[in-house]
Amino acid sequence: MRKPRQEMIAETRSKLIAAGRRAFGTIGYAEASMDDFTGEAGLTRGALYHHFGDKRGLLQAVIMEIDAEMTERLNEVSAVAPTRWQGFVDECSAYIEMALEPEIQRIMFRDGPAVLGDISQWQNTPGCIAALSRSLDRLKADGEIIDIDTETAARLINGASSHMALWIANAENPEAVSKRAVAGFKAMLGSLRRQQ
Amino acid sequence: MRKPRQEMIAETRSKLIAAGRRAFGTIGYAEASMDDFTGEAGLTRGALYHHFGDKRGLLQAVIMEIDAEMTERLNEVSAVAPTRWQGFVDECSAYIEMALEPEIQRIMFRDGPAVLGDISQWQNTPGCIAALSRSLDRLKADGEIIDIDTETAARLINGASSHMALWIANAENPEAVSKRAVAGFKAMLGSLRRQQ
DNA sequence: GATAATGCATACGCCCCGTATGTCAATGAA
DNA sequence: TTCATTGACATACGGGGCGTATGCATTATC
Repeated sequence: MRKPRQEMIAETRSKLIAAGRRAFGTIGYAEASMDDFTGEAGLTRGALYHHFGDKRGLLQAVIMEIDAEMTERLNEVSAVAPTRWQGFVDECSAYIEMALEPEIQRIMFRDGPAVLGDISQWQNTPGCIAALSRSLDRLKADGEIIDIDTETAARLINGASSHMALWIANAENPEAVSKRAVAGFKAMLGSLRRQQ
Repeated sequence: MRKPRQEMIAETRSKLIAAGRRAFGTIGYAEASMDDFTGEAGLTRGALYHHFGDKRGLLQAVIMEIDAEMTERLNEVSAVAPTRWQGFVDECSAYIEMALEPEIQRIMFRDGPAVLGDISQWQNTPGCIAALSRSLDRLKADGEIIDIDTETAARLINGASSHMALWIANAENPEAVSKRAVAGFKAMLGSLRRQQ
């Protein structure tokens, strides 16, 4: 036991985040009992209150973790695209696909905003919106898209994507709806492109 | 006292809906104690459970009431517009403005979806989306907009609008953000119009 | 090595919810 | 009219989750 303490503390924090994330992502924030999921992590509510203040504080930490992962994924997608425009479209598609994942949908698009208010303007705009914004900035500098405020456009796309994802995920036949949704979404994206 | 009973019952129902609506719209669904707001209406939780099954049932009733009001308002807006395109743009603007009202924002865009899941595909799509959809159908028939699935477009606009509203409402300086948001939103709408 | 401080668990009380039960008025049939 | 039944609503009870206060052990500080 050479380097405990700091390490043990970090471990406790990450255990709590992982346990909360699993509970929030499956049964949802409101149904998740702090006693239950801290117990599953081998801890108690005492540790949670100590590290995160309350249940909302833990949700915030969970969201920041997921947001970082989403940002990373978006950056990877745009990095491998042959053109910037293609990279942007790929990014948007990836965003919708992520929004279809139950954990992300539940935490980032349902419970998160409901419990914490508008997540998207915490710090200095979270990563995944900033990523879209940056892509739009580059496209605008290249003269590839119409004249539009890029942060606004990023938020429009963000809002549209998440609603598309909700629509698809809750549809009776998700595949059919997905086709319609993605086609319509790409049509909207295409209309942002400068006709050339 | 000639026609009580049915009338008293309806009155109880509407009292509960009004009380719940006020509580949900101000302090929010999760914070609203059923004992409190039924008490303010001169009733008890017994009446609520009898009429609506549970707290979620009441929320559902509240949402249906608000949705009907929103639909009515959208129809009025588009009815008085000089052209169909203008009517559509006005409808979208009205939609954003409604989404800025605290009660609507809280109940329809925050707590509603979080508690009940995707509201927009309950029955046969609620009124306010159907209203947008109808406007788009007419525009498409007139050849005024690009070829796009109208329900998808309505949902895209719906999602974009509500996120714009959230962005504005939670911004540090709502007026400035509102200008950017509305300008960007109209640019997006304009890009849906067939260039003529 | 004594003391302070930190990480975390335990203990307590409150409030809120769901259900089971009770009550009373209105209705309908004899 | 009377009486039984149903429905509208209140009351009563129990459980569970949350927040806070408190306790305890281990580590940092001197």
